[in-house]
Amino acid sequence: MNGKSTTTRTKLERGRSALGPALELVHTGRAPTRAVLTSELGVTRATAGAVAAELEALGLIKVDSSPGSAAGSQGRPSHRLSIRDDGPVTLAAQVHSDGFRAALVGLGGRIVATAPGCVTVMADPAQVLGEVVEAGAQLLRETGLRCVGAGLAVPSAVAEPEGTALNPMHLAWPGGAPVREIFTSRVRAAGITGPAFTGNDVNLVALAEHRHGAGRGAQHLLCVATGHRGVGGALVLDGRLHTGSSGLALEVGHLTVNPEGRPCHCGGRGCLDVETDPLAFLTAARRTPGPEESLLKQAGDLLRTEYADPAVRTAAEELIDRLGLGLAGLVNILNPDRVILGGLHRDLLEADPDRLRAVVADRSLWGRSGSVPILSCTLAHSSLVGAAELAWQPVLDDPLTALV
Amino acid sequence: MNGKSTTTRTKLERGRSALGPALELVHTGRAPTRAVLTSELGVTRATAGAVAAELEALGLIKVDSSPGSAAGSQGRPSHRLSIRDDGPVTLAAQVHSDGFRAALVGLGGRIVATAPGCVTVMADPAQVLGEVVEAGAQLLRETGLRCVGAGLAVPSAVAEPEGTALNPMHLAWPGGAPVREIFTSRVRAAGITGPAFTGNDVNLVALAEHRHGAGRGAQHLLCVATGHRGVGGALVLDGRLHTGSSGLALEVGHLTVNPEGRPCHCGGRGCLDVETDPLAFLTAARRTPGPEESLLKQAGDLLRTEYADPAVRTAAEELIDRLGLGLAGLVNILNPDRVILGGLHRDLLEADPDRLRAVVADRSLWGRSGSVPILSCTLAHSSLVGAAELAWQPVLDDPLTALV
DNA sequence: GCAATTTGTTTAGTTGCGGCACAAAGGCAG
DNA sequence: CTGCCTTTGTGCCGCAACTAAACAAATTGC
Repeated sequence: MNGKSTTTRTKLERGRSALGPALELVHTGRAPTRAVLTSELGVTRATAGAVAAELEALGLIKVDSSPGSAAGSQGRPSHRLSIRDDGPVTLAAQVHSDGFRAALVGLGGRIVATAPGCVTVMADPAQVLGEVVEAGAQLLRETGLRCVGAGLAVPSAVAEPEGTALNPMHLAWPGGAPVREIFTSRVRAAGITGPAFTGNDVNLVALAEHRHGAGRGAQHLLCVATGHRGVGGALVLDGRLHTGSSGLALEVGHLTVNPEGRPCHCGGRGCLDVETDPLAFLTAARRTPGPEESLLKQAGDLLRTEYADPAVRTAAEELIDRLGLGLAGLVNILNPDRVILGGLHRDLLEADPDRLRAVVADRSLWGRSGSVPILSCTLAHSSLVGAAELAWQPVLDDPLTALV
Repeated sequence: MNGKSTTTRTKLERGRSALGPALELVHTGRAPTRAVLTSELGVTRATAGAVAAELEALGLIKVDSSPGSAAGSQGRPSHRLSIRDDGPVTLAAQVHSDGFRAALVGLGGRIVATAPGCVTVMADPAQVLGEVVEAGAQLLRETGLRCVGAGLAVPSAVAEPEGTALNPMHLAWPGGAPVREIFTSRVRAAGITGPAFTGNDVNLVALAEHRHGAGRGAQHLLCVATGHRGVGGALVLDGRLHTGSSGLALEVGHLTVNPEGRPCHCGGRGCLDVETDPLAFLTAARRTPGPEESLLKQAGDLLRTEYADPAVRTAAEELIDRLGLGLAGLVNILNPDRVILGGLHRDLLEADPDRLRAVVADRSLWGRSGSVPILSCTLAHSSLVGAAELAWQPVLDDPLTALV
């Protein structure tokens, strides 16, 4: 401690306090014009103008005066706000059992560039993460864009604050692997600037859908999704991921949804995990499951193309009923104002939306909470976009500090 | 709209922005001195001094300079901060199946005066609330204290934003009774100033315990408690009650904890509600249940005095195992950093804490979340204190506005 | 009694933002 | 085309809440 510059600058570093909220409004598409920004922020036009000018000076947004055709209202047309195409990006990475992938993602959730990635995942997390980061670094070199951070989505619960992957069983990775530490060191080694983050994939899907997809505007968003095996959940509260006190919240796979069901490795019977995932569906429909990394596709294709087959239909209805029971339990506990489904659960919803909604309404305690909207996830690469959101968060919280 | 005074005063009305946080720190006992207040608020000594002086000028706190014996540290002793004994109070009211009660509660959760209340609850909510408010108004007349608001705890889920009691079945009240509206109008009719609030009793227990009891300092506090019948839950996140999007969160009574258990009115079997409440305990211990309004006391007494009886012990262990299963499910979903138990669950915890903790650790997914501390509720009249917290909240958020 | 330490107080300066007045840019009616 | 109305953007003033820095006060330890 030199005793001089430690306590100084607290206010200077904070910068204009409305800057972060303003950027978030543009980022999520809720502030198309400066006039809307003014009312959404609850500040005067003068302040909103200054904030927009500052975000423009930072190279994050564009302020287009007189874009020609405005809305039909009278009065002076408002300046339009939009994310700059050539602004900074974040590096987003994703690891699943069917491969890994890297992309550059700009503000607004726009995927600027994607690397082809790999379809096999090695057993050594350091090697996998090294390759995926290198793919992202290559994209950065090709595009010459500025990178302000990196985010990684993994199909495992991530314990906080350590950043270890607790159950990456579908990756053949060792349990408890320090994925955040590995990812961070690989990002540093690749010469990429900015902080690095790691999160559970379903959490990041929920975050992405909340900001840019089917979850926009929800205050209490519950997301439930399958991968190839197992079920994950996530909750976004007031725009922030709720990960619990140690990152393990919304581990919903072991809710009991079938008292007479098959045993689960958790010690119980009939858990959501083993009753509503793609393997459960294929088994119930009496099909031969293919390799693990294609279970989701196999189950989804079966559901979409052979729903007329009685065995398929019966299996689907069975899973829908079980899923509905699980969702009803979660609705009773969390009381969300919107539920979105991904993976096979999304396909089940679309196969028979009325049945699923009826089960949830019937088994959640009161009609009011039973009438919670249940929707499909809509984004194409939501876990990549969600990983990018992690990296964008410091910028959204305080653009001045995050961008130096 | 007169077009003149609508948008003005937004900043003036806000007042000194650190005032609310400072009062909350004193209120919850986390700022015993001005020096601590300075560091907790993260402001300069000058600001903390001004804030403390302003709270003193508002008549809320005392600033005692030189209280004689300070702590052993060297340097100039810091001024002590404390809640004023003769400061304003809130009116707290509570309705349970075994009676209702009114009290005056000061800052810091101190119960200033209590009205004896009544042990029978009539079927007409308007009449009950009228009587309990009148009892509180009488206390106010006797003490001459200033009242800044009123809060009511009811043993029912309270739907938001309507403020209706959805399932006050143990009160013989009609479902959907507009309790907030009735309570507010009775408070107004009694000439009591300030806003009126209504909440679920377990929620308010959790809030009170978080601020003044066993939940202090927890960031993610889960509270589970029984009354005479049924089980309720509550979650306090970052100091605020999580009531979900429509007030119905943490309706935990219908988690499945015994697949072969008795049928529940919800349509399932073996729900937490019917497997771990006082009636379930008395039945399992082969005792004759007394009248509904004494079930909790009967079960608690039995558990504490006759634990040596094999039937009692077996019943207790059965309930502990079921409760542990339910808690494990909640821990998996919510990942709290502390769990507190009330009602019979508290007694069960104290009868065999190791057994309960072992079940939760065993059935929650990872050791880390399994090691969540499970504690007993400690406050004497926590639902009254919690109801008072509701009424204090506007003052804690912005003392200047709330106190005019 | 004197230094060291910690806390309280005063003063000056910075700053984010509201309030206000005015300018700008469109629609609408004649 | 020309006013008039409506809505939005901008410059200027001032306030209020804070920080920073210097000084004063109260205690411990030597």
